[in-house]
Amino acid sequence: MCLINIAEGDNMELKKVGTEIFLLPAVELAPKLLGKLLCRCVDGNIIKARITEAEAYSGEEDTACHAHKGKTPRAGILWRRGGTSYVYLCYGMHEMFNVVSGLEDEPGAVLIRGVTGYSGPGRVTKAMKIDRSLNGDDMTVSDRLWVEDDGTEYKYHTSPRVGIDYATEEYRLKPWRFIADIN
DNA sequence: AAAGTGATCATG
DNA sequence: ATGATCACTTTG
Repeated sequence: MCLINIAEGDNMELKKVGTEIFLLPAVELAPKLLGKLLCRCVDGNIIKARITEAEAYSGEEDTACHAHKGKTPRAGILWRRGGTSYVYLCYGMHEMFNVVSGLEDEPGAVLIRGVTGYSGPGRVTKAMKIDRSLNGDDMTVSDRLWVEDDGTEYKYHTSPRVGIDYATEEYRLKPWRFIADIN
């Protein structure tokens, strides 16, 4: 509906994001993703929307991170190289989309919680038609799912992460939710 | 405030 | 095999 569509021939300079920033630790990657364009191609149609909110999940020691339970079948993806997509089903109905962060064997990911027009991780995936069939895609080479940088940078503020009451207090309180200030 | 929905993981 | 839990959303 209100997704951003960049017309062909637009002179805005777009650059597909390669591996460099994805190799950063999750807590550094998450704010850098704010303002970037999340791009999805389905049935020949390209959908682009700007990322406005993201959360970092970082390392086995982070009790909120799926990597905390070790290399389980689902979470094993988190040990892959940054730029891999991690999509899983939550509450039986919501697909959650994350970008794996860091070097191979440094588990972590950034949950995309909002894009322009859509706030909430379940709404983001619904709007962009992202589901588990994209799990494991390398976003630096995929033609189904990738990230572009047009130079936009947002100021942002932080808060604790949402929906992780099960984590220990130390990690429950980490200000690893990054919210763009759009004025 | 509480249901809805099914995969995932730990337990047995 | 069974059961609790869950990076949520919608409805009342």
